[in-house]
Amino acid sequence: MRNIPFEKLDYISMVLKTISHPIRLKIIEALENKDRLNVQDISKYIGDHVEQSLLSHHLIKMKDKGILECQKEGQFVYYKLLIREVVSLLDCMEKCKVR
Amino acid sequence: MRNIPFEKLDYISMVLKTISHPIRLKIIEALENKDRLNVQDISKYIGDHVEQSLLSHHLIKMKDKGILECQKEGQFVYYKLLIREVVSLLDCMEKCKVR
DNA sequence: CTTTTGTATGAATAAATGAACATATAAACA
DNA sequence: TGTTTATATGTTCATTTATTCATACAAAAG
Repeated sequence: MRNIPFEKLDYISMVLKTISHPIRLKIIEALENKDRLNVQDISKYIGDHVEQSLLSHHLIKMKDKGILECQKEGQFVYYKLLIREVVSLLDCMEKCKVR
Repeated sequence: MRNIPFEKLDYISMVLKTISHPIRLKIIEALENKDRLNVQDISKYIGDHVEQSLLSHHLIKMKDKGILECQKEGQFVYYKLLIREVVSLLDCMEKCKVR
């Protein structure tokens, strides 16, 4: 029986909670095999049904929680996946049947 | 590039959201290598700092979302982990550093 | 029957979240 | 300089969430 300490459970649940949203999962999908992407590329990947400011809010939230990192270059802002473990999460979850 | 359909992203984020809580992760930990446990066993595993009704609320929520299943036997209620994939999630996440 | 035990339910509340909208800022360009 | 482009910020609102407390209920025990 593993016995994950509370501090770590808190951290894990924070990460899971932060990515538990369809748009955020899509952001992770967009970034998983790129080094980094700017907001427009992410926006194109996700589709135009997601408002600019909404996407921005999601990106910033994920950045604040340490899932993403961002680098400003001129007028563009590039985002990058910092916690690569979340990609394995997608691998795990992709296997399970939708009920 | 994988392209997980929206319906599946919704499902995955629902599952992640449902388990994104330290107490719920602990419940999963308790159940991962048992066929099933009753509420008292789960309660003992988690510790007595978690109120009876709070634990009950968490268990029922996880049941409603299809993560757990329950079987009533006499005065006891046994819970069982239905979506075993969440155990692999713990495996993935246990590896990442707490920041 | 009455009490105790195990678990669920419901209400109240506080806090967090997500969406939408308007506006701000800074860099690039005309 | 004035305008456009890329992105962030702040506000409001509705919804969801977690916690606590009190109470309900059914099964077992006395």
